[in-house]
Amino acid sequence: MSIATKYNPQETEEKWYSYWLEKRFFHSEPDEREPYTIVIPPPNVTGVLHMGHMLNNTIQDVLVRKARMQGKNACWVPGTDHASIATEAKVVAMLKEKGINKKDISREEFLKYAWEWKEKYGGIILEQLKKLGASCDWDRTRFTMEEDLSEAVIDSFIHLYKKGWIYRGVRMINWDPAGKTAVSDEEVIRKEVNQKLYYIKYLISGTTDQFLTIATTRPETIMADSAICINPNDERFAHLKGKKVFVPLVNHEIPVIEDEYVDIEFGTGCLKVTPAHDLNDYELGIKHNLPVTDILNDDGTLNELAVILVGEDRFVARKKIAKMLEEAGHLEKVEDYKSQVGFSERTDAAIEPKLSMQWFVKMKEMAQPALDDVLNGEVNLIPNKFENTYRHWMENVRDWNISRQLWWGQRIPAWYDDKGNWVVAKTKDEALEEFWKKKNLDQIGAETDKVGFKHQLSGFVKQDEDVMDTWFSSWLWPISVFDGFKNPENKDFNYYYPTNDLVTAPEILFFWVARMIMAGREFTGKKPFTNVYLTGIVRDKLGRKMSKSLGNSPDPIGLIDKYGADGVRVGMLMSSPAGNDLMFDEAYCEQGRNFANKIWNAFRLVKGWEVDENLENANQQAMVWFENRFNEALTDIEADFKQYRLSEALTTTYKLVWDDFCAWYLEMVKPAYQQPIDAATKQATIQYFERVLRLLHPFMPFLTEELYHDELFGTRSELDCCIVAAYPVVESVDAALLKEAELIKGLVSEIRNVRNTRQISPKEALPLSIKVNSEVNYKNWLNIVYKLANVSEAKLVEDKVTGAASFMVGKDEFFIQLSENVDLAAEKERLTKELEYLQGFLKSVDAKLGNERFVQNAKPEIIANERNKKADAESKIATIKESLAGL
RNA sequence: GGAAAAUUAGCUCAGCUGGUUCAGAGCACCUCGUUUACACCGAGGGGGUCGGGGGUUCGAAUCCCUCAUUUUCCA
Repeated sequence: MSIATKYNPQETEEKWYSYWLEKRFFHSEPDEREPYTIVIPPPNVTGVLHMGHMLNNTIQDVLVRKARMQGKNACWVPGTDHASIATEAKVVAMLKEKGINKKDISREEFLKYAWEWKEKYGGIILEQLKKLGASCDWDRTRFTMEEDLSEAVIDSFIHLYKKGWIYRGVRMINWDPAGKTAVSDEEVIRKEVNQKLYYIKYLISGTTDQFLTIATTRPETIMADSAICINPNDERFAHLKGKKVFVPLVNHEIPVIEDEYVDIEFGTGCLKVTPAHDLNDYELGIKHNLPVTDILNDDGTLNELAVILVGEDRFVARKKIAKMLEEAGHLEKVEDYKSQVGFSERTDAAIEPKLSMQWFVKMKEMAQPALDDVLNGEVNLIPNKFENTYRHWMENVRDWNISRQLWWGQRIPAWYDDKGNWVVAKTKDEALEEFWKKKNLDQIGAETDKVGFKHQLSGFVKQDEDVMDTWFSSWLWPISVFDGFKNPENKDFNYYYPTNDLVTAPEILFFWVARMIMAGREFTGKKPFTNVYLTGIVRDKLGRKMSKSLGNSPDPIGLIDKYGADGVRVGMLMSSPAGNDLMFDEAYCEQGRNFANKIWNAFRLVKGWEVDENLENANQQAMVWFENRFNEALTDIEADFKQYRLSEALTTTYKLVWDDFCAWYLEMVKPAYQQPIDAATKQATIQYFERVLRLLHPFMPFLTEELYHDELFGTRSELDCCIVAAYPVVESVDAALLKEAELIKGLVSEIRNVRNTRQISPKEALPLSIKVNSEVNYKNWLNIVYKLANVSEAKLVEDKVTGAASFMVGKDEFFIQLSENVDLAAEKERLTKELEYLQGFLKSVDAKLGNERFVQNAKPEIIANERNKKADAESKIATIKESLAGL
């Protein structure tokens, strides 16, 4: 045979992907068909493909391909997000290599470099997705920083501002001193850290030898202390009321204040209050009207206000000040202490609470409809266990800080004059107009005055330096990729939006999913999607999260090279039920590859069959059986898909193909070695094979497309491709026939077993006698039994055959006459064992039926079933007793 | 500290409305097999008192309580 015995994915993948692209199968335009839309969770433009993407995008591709084959107008929109912090960091690093410092160049120059970087290195990940077979509509590729999408971001800012849902305020924010930007609460990762608790003595004013002691983890911030706080109910410190104390080393005098906020039990019961560097202290400060001293620079070093250790990094300063305090006699003791510290998701720097003027989005109003959507089932979270977390977050949602102190991103459309007044406007010109309106609230100025005013002000007006959080772009993604912002009546938007399914990781349920629903409701009045499939996290087989630092993540492209894209896709889906983490093991990909090879070889078999037109169809029963079996499996597969149980759907498909089609059906019909086959059987088999290919295509697009085009299936027109072939549709299922087939399979297994336990060669044909006690029509199946179990003859008998190996399948008895004598003792033992088991079984059934309460309470069909069990067991017991007597 | 989820074979997981589709699948393991599509294969097999303990029920892997362990989210 000319075809290789092993499937070689490399040879087909590139070829078919190009062909699909060339014939524009991925491209979608609105038409009269039902749309099926997915927008990709836009990967970070700096990103490279990792295992999480592989899983996520395999799932999306399976859904899209299936929808496409089912006649829907499938549209999968790809793209990337601009990833402010990550990209800016990359660009800064690149500039540094060139010897350029960001500080030394203008915003415009920097952005020019950033775009260059993006064009050159950005979006590698999209190319990698092609290797996986992702059938995205690449013509629709979007990027969150492109003009239209940026405009949507600006417009939505202005919209919300006008509504009063965006405001500017001084807040304690999460400051990332490495990225030199604020980050949102969701971008802070809390970790338990071993720290030290420093006990520091403050001299009480008016004394020379009386001290109070506070406990702090951050001694380097004492210079920013505004007060010491005690609990008014704490009798230990009654004498301190109204006193003042001196901050050690710098000798600032600060008051002792009282507030029940202080936990008497914790530390010493005295709390140092540092409003600029702690959120709770800040609130205390407001309540007690304390001054705010910020002693830290943006990069985490101490500034002049600290007086001492100016210019030192906060962590260096901590060590140094501890020493200084000790030398000065102000350090009472140091204890080990564990506490939670926040770290920046992007830079891993310890987050510094910092007071800052920032822009915020009010969340409460928008959260409500988005919460309702999920609670009343407008939007389904899959699996629905995430509804709880979603609700909890939405009910306790905090305002969203969207300012980022970066250049790469959409600049906040706020404008300031030289006196600190500000307006929100899309362009500078509009800003000047706003300033004019503001100035002339109660008097209508002359047009000439206005021109002069604007001209004069123009030189002073400056736009806000900050850009918006990248998520403030992403939350518009399902709307903006279809230009639903600028042009809400456009054809695409009306057709594709709301989208159908979103596939993403639970980690960004709040970052992104919740906010998309909010944006959908606020800006379009509609939900952005109906189903949210939340994938698990891909872990290594030890259960650890895959990470660069652990080096435990395989290279996805390497995996594809090794196992083929189809193999990897199957491997990824094999054990990843929705929402469950996936313990990844290359063995899964190996299994996927083996599966591809199995199909390949089944194909080789069928392809090699020579037809003899004179032969009669000897396989009618096998054909009928397989058709029913196929439809039965397809019913399950469709049910699994409906519930988004993709791994189950794949498993069912896998078993149908490997077990039922290859191991049973093909074995049933295949002719003896080098013998021809009849035309009807070959024709039917080809047809089944094609149906199997269609069924498999969403999971294994490359292999199925390759085989689909073989001449075995006839000539194909240019556009007759598996990718757009009709997905099989469920036809009728004859349950009785399938049940009979299961008995026949059982029979075959038993015969093989007789052979195996007695070490009889498979080559030796055995004579079979059947004593039928049931309704099964064995005549229909005998040909199959002959073939699969290598039976020389099969006859129906009225009486038990003595001296033969015997067994039961269902109610019927089978005997195999062996050349050697049967081991009577062994046979007796086997039968006795079975008898004991059946008697025990019967006893338990009798116990149930004898229980009045069971008979009263159980459903009638359950009782009927128990009676059947009883009758079956009784007849079997009788048969076995007879056999034993006959030995 | 608060909340949620999980715990079933050596591993990864199914098991829906409590009841013969109830203890199951795939890997792994053991035995046999090179025979003819495939050793990336075929035939057969062993292996679990369903985390522990209580309860509800005629009946519990399944429902409830409790404890233990693990994970995640929130502070």
